[in-house]
Amino acid sequence: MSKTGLQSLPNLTVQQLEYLVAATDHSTRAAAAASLGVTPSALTQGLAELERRVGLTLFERHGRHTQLRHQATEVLTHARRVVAETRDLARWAASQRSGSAGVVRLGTIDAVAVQHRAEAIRAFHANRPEVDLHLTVAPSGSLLEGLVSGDLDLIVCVEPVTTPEGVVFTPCFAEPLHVYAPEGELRRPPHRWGPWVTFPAGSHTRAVIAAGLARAGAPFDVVAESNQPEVLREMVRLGLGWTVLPPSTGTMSGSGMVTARAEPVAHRHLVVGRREGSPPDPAADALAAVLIGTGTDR
Amino acid sequence: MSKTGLQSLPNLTVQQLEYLVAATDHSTRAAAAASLGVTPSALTQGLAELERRVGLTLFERHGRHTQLRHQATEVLTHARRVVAETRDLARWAASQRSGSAGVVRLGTIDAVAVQHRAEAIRAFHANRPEVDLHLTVAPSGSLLEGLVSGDLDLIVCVEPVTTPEGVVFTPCFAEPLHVYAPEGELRRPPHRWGPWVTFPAGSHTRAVIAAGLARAGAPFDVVAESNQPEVLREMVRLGLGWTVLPPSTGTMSGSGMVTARAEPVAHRHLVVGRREGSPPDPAADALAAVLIGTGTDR
DNA sequence: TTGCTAGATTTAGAGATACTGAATAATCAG
DNA sequence: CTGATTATTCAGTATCTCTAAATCTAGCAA
Repeated sequence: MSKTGLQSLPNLTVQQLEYLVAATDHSTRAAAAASLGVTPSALTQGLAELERRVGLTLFERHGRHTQLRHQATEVLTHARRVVAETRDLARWAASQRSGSAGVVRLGTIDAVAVQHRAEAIRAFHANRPEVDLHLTVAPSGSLLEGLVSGDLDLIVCVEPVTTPEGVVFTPCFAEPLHVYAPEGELRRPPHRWGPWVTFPAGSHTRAVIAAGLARAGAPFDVVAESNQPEVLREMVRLGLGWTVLPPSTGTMSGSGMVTARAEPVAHRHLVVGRREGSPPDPAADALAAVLIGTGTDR
Repeated sequence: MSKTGLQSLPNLTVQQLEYLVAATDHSTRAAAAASLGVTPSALTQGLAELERRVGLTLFERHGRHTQLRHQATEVLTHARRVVAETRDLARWAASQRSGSAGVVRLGTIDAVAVQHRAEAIRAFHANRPEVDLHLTVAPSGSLLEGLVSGDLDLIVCVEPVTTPEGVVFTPCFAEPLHVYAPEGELRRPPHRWGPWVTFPAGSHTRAVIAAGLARAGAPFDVVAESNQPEVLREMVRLGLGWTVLPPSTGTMSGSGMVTARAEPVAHRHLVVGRREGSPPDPAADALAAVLIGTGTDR
């Protein structure tokens, strides 16, 4: 709730506190003013304003040189502390601005993190040790949710059929999807393909697959589901059904399944997603460039 | 004129940091603005100015309610710290202003601290535990030096013949000075008094004594000196010579010396001294009032 | 769709604030 | 006493920051 303003705080400025520190660190005010790049007049007026706001007389004039009042030491230590903290903050902000530091929360689907962009991510991590990189691997739908909710700054996912509000996508690359049948199954025309083991309902890749199979004239009856390509592959080997997968996921490494056709039945489009109108974030920008392939980091 | 800000600190104001804290502590900006007693417009503009000065975007607009960016937590903790420290400083300054706290460096001659104003000083110390009272006991000359040099805030000393520059005196009380002779010495007319043991050259009291003896027609040849009345008393008892002392310093307690005459030969005037044009210092003012006798502490 | 409401922002102008440069005052050395 | 150095005051301008009113936006209801 509201804290009843006893009396509002004095509106001290960092500059005034800097004046105080400089005035005590130099023997003359002219020197202090010069060190700050202002005229002695500005220093005098600024210190007078500081005294007015604190409500205490801080200086005592002994002839030509004014000296700190005994009371002022308390104010001085406050000033030194705030000035130092502000300097730290300014440095931190500068590093944030330049992208040499910061936090980037990246989300990708498994294939991107493990296969396609593993090297890019590793290189970014190595080249920018000051950037705190958080990586989340999840299905495209979860990534999108995380992006719009603010839990993620940057995602690489499968392009959905409808672009959700508040998100902008940049194309990254396209990945072919091939039809795989259990070993020993005969070549058949598409209308006799299946049944299928594939990604769960809601999966972006599954939507792409469904569209591709429909285009090819194949039915799409699903008998088993999993988000993990490895699990789907095993199911095919066990003869549970057919599947559609990108060739990258080690599908051809072992035996147990064969491609039903040489040409891919569809392509899934991998995209980099950002929040629309998100303020500039140099670290995230750099990572996005690397992921898209336009940026050579460092 | 370009605000070059080259390496110069961002001129953050306490008010802007307050805005940031209030904006994060309230769900809507309208509420935050109300809690600060300003219009929402002022809050918006102030926060925009803060972002500009820090050089980072701190807020992200999600529809109607803006929320803190992940990066802003660092700035927020800075803001909370500075606001809290400034609040502490303001409280401290208020107590300084009211005189309920502070440091007072008091200097007095021995008789004042031990005799005449011992109770007043003790009561002040007891009634104002928050006031840090430093007491220095020294001869009047040293006290004056300490006052003008700024080492002391307030002194009680013997009024000098010439008031030094930059000091203002307030009469406190007058103390009679009596002539004491070694026991057994016969009553004599003043022109045969002495020889004398008294305060060292430069002592204010000695100047008063010298003037008083001259007025009485007595010679003033000094054979021994000490700043300590007790030492002078002992010297008289040993028969080294005569002395002039206030009766307060226990002169009559033991035997060994007698008053040469009933009437005092002079009076020394005790005064309270302050630096001229010194800024208001409530704690010192209160102590001065107590010492003069016009102020009943509390 | 349309309009309505509440919150947030933008805009315009008044008042406060902070700076520069010139004039003034005060101090110290010779 | 004079001159040099330093600090302050003063006047004028530029900037900043506020209020009030207008505008914009999102959420909501008809």
